[in-house]
Amino acid sequence: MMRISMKTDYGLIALKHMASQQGNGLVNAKELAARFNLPPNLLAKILQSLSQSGIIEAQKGSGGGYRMARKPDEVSLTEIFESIEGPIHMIMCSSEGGCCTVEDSCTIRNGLVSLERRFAEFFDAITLADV
Amino acid sequence: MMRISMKTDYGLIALKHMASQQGNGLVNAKELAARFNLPPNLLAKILQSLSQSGIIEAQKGSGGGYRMARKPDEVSLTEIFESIEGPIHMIMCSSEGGCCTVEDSCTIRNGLVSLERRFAEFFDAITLADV
DNA sequence: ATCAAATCCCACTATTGCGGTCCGGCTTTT
DNA sequence: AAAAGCCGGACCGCAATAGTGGGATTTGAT
Repeated sequence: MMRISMKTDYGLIALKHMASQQGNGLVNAKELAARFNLPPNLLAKILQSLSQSGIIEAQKGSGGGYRMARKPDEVSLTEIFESIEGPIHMIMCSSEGGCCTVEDSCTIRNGLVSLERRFAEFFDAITLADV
Repeated sequence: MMRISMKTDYGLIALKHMASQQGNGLVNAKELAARFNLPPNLLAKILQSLSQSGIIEAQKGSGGGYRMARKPDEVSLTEIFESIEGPIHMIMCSSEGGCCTVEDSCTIRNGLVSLERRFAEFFDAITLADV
């Protein structure tokens, strides 16, 4: 169905909130989950992913939390998606190896690969600030 | 992961083949499946979907098969996707009713709805002939 | 008229991915 | 030392997807 996953949805909500109180405010996961009524454990994992990607940064220990690592207009949707959902691939064939059963008789690969490129450019051009 | 499903993949392969021998050639499902090494029953179902949407037309009975109902440059990717995978919705909230648990506190809906519109325009602009 | 070929339609199974939870370990602050 | 928070993996249930099967119906050919 080609839709954004709920995890990404939650991630965007959290990111928007952090971006709004930009500057210095640390926000911890539990607080964030309570504020928007999101499943706490799940949100925690999402924030960890975003932290690993360098989109947000974590302050460990008591009194810690998360804050934006970059400005909202410096974070593309592609980065957010790939951070939470893994690499974006419209087609399974794009990664070599297994591919599909069609293999060499697959007549549409070339077309899809170029489509995927245009698709990636589409999301690269959109930043968090646009949402 | 935001990927095209295998069914859509198979559908595109079949469509491309039909478009290539455009004009009159009827192609039946079994033959097509054998040629590209696809699961026959599944491909049959996909072709049925495409037929119902008016993208291809079916000739029933002995010696029957499928052929393009329109020219390749008159079929958008959106049509093909929605025919095979159902309505495209990047976000679950877009359809009223259930929505998410966040509901009124959902701060990103507006941004996502407009994103979805741009997304739809992206696929509307691409036709089968482009692939 | 009858038979065979082929589409069509509905129901069924199985596997994968996703939403969500839980727990133990590590780090920092108080 | 203890509490608060992040980190990381293991785990489960449900829903969607991939794929199968059989029967009904339509059509063309003999």
